[in-house]
Amino acid sequence: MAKGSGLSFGSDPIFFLHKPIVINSFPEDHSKRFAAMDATKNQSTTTIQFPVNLNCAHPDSPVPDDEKPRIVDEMDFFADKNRDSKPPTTDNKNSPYYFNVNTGLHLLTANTSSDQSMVDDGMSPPNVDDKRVKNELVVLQAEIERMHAENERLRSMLNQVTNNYNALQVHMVALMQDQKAENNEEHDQKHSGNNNGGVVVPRQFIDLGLAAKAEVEEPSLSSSEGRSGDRSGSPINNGEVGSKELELRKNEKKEYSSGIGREESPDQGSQWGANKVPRLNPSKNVDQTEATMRKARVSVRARSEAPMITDGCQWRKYGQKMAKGNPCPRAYYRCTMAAGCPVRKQVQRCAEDRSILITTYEGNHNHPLPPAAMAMASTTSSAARMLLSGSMPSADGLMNSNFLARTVLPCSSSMATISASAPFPTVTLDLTQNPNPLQFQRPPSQFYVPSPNPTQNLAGPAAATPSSLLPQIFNQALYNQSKFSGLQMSQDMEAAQLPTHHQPSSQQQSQQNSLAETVSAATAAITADPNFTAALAAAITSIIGGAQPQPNSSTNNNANTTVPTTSNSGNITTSNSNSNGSNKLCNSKFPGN
DNA sequence: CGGGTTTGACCGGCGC
DNA sequence: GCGCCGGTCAAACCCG
Repeated sequence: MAKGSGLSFGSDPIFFLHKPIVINSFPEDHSKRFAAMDATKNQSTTTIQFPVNLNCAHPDSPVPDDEKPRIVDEMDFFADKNRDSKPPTTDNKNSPYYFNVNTGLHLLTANTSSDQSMVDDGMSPPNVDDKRVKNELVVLQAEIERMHAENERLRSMLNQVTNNYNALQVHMVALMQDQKAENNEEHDQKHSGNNNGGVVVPRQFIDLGLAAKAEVEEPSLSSSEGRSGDRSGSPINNGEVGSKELELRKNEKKEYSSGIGREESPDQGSQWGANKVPRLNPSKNVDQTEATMRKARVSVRARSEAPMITDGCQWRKYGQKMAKGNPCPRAYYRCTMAAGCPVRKQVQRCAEDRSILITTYEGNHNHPLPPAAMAMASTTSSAARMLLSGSMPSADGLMNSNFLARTVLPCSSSMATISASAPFPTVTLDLTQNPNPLQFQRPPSQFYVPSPNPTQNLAGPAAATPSSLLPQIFNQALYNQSKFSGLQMSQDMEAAQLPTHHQPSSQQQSQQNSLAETVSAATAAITADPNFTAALAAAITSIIGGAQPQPNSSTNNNANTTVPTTSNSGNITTSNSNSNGSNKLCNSKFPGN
């Protein structure tokens, strides 16, 4: 549920009127109106149309069918004046309610039988007309009552949804705070020996993508460590974990010097630095878990002829190398949407099928994202959480991961392969193939999970769906969407990202978060360009509806499903044993071409 | 001229 | 210790 979003793409559970509402304008020729009503209650002469939608909301809404908001030609005219008034009856015909309400239902009001319309008519005997009018009144009053009741019901539904949302939000915040308190407590205990009671917050373990939020929550720590520019003198460095600080400084020296410095986001610097220092936290499971999370990679295989998939982010290439076993060079990109953003990605064409682009994401953004990018981030972080939850070598880990996969990513359309082994656990979303139940056969050491929910599939950059059509569609949609400023979504995203970060194992929050993000992103993407709306909606529907293989889908590599791009180490490898590890350029234009 | 790309050099981890 | 390899740096270059 988008909250306070500047973009109003209909993600709010506000009821929109689907059908145009026709409101009779006053005054009008009552005689004509009567004639029309006598016939079929058809349109009156003058109308004002309000093409609003009364489409409630969410397809997955738990509201029972009989309570789902129907498409009704109703507008709440009772909100202010008549909320507390009783529905009109024949006994209160003279009430203001009865006189003044214009419901757009061609209602007769009490005065109609007495004045000009009847006077001018003269077509029918007064008695007959009176009877008929009274009958009409009874019918219309009943109608009003029904409408009023329904209006109240809708109002109560809205209240209920709002209350649920608020409760959920409070719950999430509470959980976050608990988690945070736990972490702080653990680290306090951990460093209590020589810390003089100072709170040591492991900034380098800020979870994926939470940097921005973390800075908001811990401004003093962030500023003291990040802005000081001299780590040795920062309050954080109290002499504890000396080796860690040494390592951090060591890594800091290697920091990228072109303005994307760590000083603006020390946690990110540490995040990346810590990737190279996996042994710094030998004891705590939490730390290990977080370290795993830091290293978690999400690899997306997508068919694309483009040099790089459009995922809504801005990237700067900082390197290109020949990787062993692949004649196609691997390009290295870092996110440039914000200074210090730790997100990097590698792009490489598949050695076996060069139409497949393999994009490997690492890290999470520390800045607001446009919806399209948020979708991608949501996908990767969801996958990373999944991966993390299954990273333990135990059967429980596998079970947990699989369970999470099924819950967080309930709708299957393409396949995700998780390689949870160290040092770089990677989840591969294979978006190049059709869904196939047979693919659920699990090879040893790997397990398959349904890929993210439909919108998360969509969140995959280019070829995120089983069909060959949808990739281009959605890619275009994402591209279009990427034109939007993401700033206005920042609040939403921060709110949405909140639960995902300190609590990677919370499947409920993952669901909510992913759902909110992806629904928002997909909705935004859909609405961004009307030209793609129909096709995209159809494609989404097909996915949601069961994701049957598309007859005209692109060639697939179902067989390749068991040959994921990730090895146990998580590095991209292939069966090609050709050794080519030099830095020589294969093709300076782009990887794999 | 600023920002992005190219590309050889460099560094650290890892296996032998 | 050495070489391989992945990842990153940074100067040179390109481009709008």
